[in-house]
Amino acid sequence: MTTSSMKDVARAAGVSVGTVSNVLNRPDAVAEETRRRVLAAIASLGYVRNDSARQLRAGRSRNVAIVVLDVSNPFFTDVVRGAEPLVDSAGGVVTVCDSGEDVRREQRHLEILEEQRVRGLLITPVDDTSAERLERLTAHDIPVVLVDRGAGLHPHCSVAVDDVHGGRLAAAHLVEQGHASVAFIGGPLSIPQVRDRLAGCREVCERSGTRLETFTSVSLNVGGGRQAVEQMLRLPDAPTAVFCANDLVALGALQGLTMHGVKVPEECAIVGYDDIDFAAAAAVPLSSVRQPRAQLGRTAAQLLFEEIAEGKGHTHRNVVFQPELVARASTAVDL
Amino acid sequence: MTTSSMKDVARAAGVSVGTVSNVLNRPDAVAEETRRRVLAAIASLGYVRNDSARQLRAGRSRNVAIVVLDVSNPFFTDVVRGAEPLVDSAGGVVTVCDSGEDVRREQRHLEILEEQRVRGLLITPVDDTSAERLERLTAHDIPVVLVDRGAGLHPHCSVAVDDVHGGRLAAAHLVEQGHASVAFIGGPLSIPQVRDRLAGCREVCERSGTRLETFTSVSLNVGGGRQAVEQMLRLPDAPTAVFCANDLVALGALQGLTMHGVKVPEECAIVGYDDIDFAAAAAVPLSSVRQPRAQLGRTAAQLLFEEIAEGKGHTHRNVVFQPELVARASTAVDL
DNA sequence: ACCCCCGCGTGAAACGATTCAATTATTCCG
DNA sequence: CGGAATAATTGAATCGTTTCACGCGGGGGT
Repeated sequence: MTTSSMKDVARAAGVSVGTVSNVLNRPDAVAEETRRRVLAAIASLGYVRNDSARQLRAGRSRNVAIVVLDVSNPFFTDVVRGAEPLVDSAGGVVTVCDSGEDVRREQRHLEILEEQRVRGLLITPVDDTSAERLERLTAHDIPVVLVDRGAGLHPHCSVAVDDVHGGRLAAAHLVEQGHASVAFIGGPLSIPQVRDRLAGCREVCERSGTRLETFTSVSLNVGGGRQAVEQMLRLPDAPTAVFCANDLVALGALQGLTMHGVKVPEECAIVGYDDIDFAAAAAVPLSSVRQPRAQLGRTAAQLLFEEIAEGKGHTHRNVVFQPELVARASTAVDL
Repeated sequence: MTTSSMKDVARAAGVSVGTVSNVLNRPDAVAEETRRRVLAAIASLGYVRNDSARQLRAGRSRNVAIVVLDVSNPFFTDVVRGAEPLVDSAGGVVTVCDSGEDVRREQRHLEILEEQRVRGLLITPVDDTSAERLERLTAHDIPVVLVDRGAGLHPHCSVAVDDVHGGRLAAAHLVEQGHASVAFIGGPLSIPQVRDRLAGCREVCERSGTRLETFTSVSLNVGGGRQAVEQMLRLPDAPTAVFCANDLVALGALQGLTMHGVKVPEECAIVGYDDIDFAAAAAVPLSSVRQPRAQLGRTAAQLLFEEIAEGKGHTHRNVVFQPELVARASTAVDL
């Protein structure tokens, strides 16, 4: 009634458990007639394999986890969707974990995932402090691939987009349109991506003698953007252009500006980052720095499986993609 | 080096495995000094509990799964975020699965989840045919709570929003604004929510003598909406208002109309469904039927834990929320 | 006739934690 | 000071698989 085990199946089919296991795992090692009987027993008992027992024996699970900064950010769901098919066809299952940009939550997830002996881990770390926690996994033979973050000195494969360059693209675009002062909105600065995008932006601003103000948002989402822009508007001479660390923040900034009657792009231009699908559909279609989202996920999964396959003799690879500026109405100087 | 087990810890600390287990699970049953020694051994060996073994013994895992139709739809991520804190504080972990509106993928997930002996399941079923597959889980003592779907005759708790009424609200709003013909865009019709929203819409249209055309989209996303609207525009006298089965479709419809130079709302009004955050931020802010997304998730998790706690003597509850129309520019007749 | 191999099956030993009855050491009380 | 209650620890059984060395009977080759 409740749950039946292999033993029950074996009894019902009049064979040993070893044979039942064989029916499930190497069907051709067992005679036609026997197999039939066993399968019938399985069906009639409603037997379902117990994965815990399997995993215990195997020493590891078939799950691959992906830890993202924010599941409700379409950027990350696109990355996940990029990775899924690969994991899937490798017979794995994807577990999505949301760290919510919070180191403690990230840490908790890592602990649980390690207890679960996941087969591998794709992660966008919250922080630079995540590194040592990740090495612990690596030391325990759980391959880790960094997503949207270069590996630097750390012993992992990684898939990243050149964020410094992305920052440059955004800033250059704004400077080119004649803006004499630019605001950067994003935060917290502990997030590496934010720092890099800012760095690229700063580089261009300094070189071109453009004033740069930075406004730190609490979080990389719509609320954060709205709030930071409020702060900006309190300034006597607010910048005429903002570069936001991601599209959610940009959308929030757009809302904030509109609420205060500031016209976009006429009185204030906006560039976002990620080019999520919603960016193009926004009230004022957003210019944005595009990242190959799905490909990021796909490649990450690929690197993970390579590492799994190659085992000990594996050398880490760090793949870097180049971002691309997509100009839309939110920075259109004419029309 | 690789992975150490309780036995290793026990040896290192000079105690039995039973004691190590006690240190982990009922610390006060073990003497101060011993505990210290064991903890030291754990730390120095880098010991990590093996969850498979735990689960095997316990007979079930501590994971709660949630199966959604589309992870990249913010509606669902909001539902997930609503459920997460509760599961979390109950010591569980959430596994998010994406069925992609596909029965076979859903089925695959269910099989895997059952093998994993998840503690419980929140699911938005793809289809009416999902029902019997779900009863299998219930029969195996895995509580199931239906999300965004009434339970009807099925032996589950459920959390739903009155979709028929939502359909009525949308249609009534459009009719009230004087539209003489309305298009419904959504699909596939095998998805119950789509059918219900259409039913409510149809009811109001018939009562008010409004012409109703329905356009079936392949999928409930932006692409589906864009495509369906193309089809609509080929009609000699296309409707002057569309009601979309969700906001993604509505956003797609908006894009499609704009691309064909149809002005929204002047030449064609749009009402969406879900009121995701992006709806308000769209090129033309979308009128939409709001659902209490986070609360849906929260309540679902609550029901699940009630069922787990009450065990055999549990009676199923079916909670229904009422949707609410949010009118924005996409249906604004004046201004 | 002998041996070996092959195809099918068997049974028991892992895997790593939890649990509980049994054991030993300690303290308390009359 | 004996005996009982209390505290701390042990060891073995158990969960459900997978795996592997081994048995057994029947051909085929020489």
